[in-house]
Amino acid sequence: MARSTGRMRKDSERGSDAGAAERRKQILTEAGKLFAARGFEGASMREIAAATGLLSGSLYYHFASKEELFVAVYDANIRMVSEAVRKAIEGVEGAWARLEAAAIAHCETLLTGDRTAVLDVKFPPSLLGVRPRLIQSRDEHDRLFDSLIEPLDLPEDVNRNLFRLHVLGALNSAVIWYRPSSHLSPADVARQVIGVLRYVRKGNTPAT
Amino acid sequence: MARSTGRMRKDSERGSDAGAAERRKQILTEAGKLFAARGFEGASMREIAAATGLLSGSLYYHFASKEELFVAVYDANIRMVSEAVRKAIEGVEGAWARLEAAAIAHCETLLTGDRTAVLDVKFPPSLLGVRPRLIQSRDEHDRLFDSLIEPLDLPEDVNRNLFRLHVLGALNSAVIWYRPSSHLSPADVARQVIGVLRYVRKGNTPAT
DNA sequence: GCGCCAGTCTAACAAACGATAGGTTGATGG
DNA sequence: CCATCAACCTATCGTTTGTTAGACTGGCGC
Repeated sequence: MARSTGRMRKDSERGSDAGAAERRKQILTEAGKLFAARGFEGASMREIAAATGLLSGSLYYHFASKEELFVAVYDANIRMVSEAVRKAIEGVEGAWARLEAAAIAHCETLLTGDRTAVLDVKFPPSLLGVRPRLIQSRDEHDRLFDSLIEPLDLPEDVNRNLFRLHVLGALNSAVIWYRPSSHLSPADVARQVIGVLRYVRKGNTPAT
Repeated sequence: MARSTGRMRKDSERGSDAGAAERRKQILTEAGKLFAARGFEGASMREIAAATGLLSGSLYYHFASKEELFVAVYDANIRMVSEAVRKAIEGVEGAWARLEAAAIAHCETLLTGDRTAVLDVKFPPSLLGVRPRLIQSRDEHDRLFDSLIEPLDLPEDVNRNLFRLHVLGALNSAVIWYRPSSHLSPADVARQVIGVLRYVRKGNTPAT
């Protein structure tokens, strides 16, 4: 009744109405926030719709189901982080410098704005049907980090696979405790994590 | 009708019936599994009750609400990990050896059995009322690790607070990807994480 | 053997959930 | 000016949610 209806194309993008793909992005953004804050089961379609300025039923015009919406959110978020990382390492020389640049981009994309990403989700059984697709998305990003870790001059006894999990685990854990109010920037967090790991090289010896 | 009713005290602890505090522990165990697998909102009281061999209403004899049950689970889990860590470092000499022993105990308690703990939870707003109590539980365990990190001979530019978050972040992230089927033991994971960080000492210099 | 009480079940409540079917709107292309 | 169609709303379905009130059961003290 008081809400806006129909659509509006060429001009006047202001206001609560938007184009077709525009709305999709809005929904993805708002759903991303809510999924990150409350988890898959915790966030309701009604909440997501309300956050976008819609009613619950209207979501099903853009996404077939809640599962499908989650997959789209997850995929978009991973793609966003991956792209930021790729851009950040462009032209950077030196294996450690490249890993640090990647970590900074990774952290910044995860922690800035209100688009807190959903990377570290332990997928609930309700998402079992789409689990393979979610894991595939994450895998692509993992392979990107693998390619950055491979050229490091790590000691022989260091398992590079576990090393990647170590790095990403430490970085991703920041989404739990990080508050923008702190005097720390997301880049600071990433720099400390990588800065500490820089000590792990062939020339050095571990403490006993 | 076919179910067991009433109680049973002194003898014959076998079967599905149990004493007062016994039941409480059963509920905590099963609820712990389900909360860990599905999150706070994802696990229903009926599921938890069924897993314990009860009906949903009966849970409210032992716990006042779902929130209260979660607090009890979370608290019990943290206390369990903390106690395991305290026992593991008993009599161990050397700052790094103590931290490694702690990390192993931490990982083993988190990853073994079916009692996957709920440590890295980003608390949903539904738990806002009890959030302070949850954070306090976690803080106690954090202080324990602080006391282990303090005596390390870390370089001056290493922030010990971020270092603790780094260590626990890397260790806790294992609950996401770790599968017991792997040839890796929980202790292996902990050893690799600490083994890598052992390179961070005053004598060494970071890679450029 | 009788009453008590811990512990569990039964049955139901209102609220919220994901999802669907069909109506309504307004810009657009002819 | 009319037909079309994307985009949204309305209303509702059946299910599941957390929670409660009250009935029941069986062992224990007296």
